[in-house]
Amino acid sequence: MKELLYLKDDQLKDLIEKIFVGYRETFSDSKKILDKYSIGLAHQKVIHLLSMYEGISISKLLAKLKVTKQSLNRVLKDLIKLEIIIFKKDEIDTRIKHVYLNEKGKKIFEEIFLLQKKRIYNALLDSSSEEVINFDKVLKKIING
Amino acid sequence: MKELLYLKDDQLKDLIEKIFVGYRETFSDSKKILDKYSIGLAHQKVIHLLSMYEGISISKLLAKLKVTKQSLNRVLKDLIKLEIIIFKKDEIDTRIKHVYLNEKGKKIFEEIFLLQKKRIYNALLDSSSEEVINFDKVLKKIING
DNA sequence: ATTATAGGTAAGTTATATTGACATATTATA
DNA sequence: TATAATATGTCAATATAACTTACCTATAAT
Repeated sequence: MKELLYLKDDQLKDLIEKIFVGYRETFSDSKKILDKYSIGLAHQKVIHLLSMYEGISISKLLAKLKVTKQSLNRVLKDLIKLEIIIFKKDEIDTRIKHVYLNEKGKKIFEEIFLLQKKRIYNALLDSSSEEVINFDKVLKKIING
Repeated sequence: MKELLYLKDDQLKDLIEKIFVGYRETFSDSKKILDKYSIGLAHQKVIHLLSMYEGISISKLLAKLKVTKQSLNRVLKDLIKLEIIIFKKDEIDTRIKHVYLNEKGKKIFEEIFLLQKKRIYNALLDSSSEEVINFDKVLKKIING
């Protein structure tokens, strides 16, 4: 049987450290823009998801973020104050609230994303198609644990 | 010129979400053990680094964690109370303090790591050598910005 | 002698999240 | 129709991890 070096504890530890650093750096590049609007990491994540999933419901947002209602509501209230999100009731099931970024919200997202994506963009640009595809594949497997 | 689909904004957004989820899941599997010892994520990170870099100095720990001295000191004090770390002065430059996990500390790390590594281990086991190597390569590029 | 480095500490504050309890409106189901 | 389940909101208290500002000692380097 083949020795799989990357399954050894030292390599796993190394990978775990890299996952931590990769996350931290990916979410810190845009800090200046967040400061400009007096928001933080939690707001950035919500804005990011709203940009990806337009009209997402509260409960789906909660499931993606894995935080409590109370936590999410604090953030949403800040975004309402900033006047960058709007709500629309579901036409069939009026209990459901759909959340959207408005025009101002989309602009602020673009400001944040412009800084944030650079790191990822450059890393992918510097990689082959296969490397990128495999990165995505393994990351998916880690997530789906 | 080739169309690089994965350099488009939608794909970059998707990858950023995955980086976030991958990090969160990787650092949440071991929560039960952390609770058992009444410590948190910040402690887990320090213990992880101490396990990787035996005898690391305070300033190098700070550089790796990118937190303030005050933040790190709170965590180290907890680890001292738990009786799982020891310090040794550098023999040449006595200003420098080297930090080590003691035997109890190493055991607690192994408890944490046993749960934490499963997710990564299984993902890598389910991947080809090339996929794993490419995952690591791209992650490195993301980190080195 | 002066400056730089390594580390520590105190007080106050902020960001993000939690638990637990309770409330309302709406929809689904027995 | 009565009851249960779902989607959402809110209050109060607490926890965790971080921050800023400021100041301190000890040691090493210039």
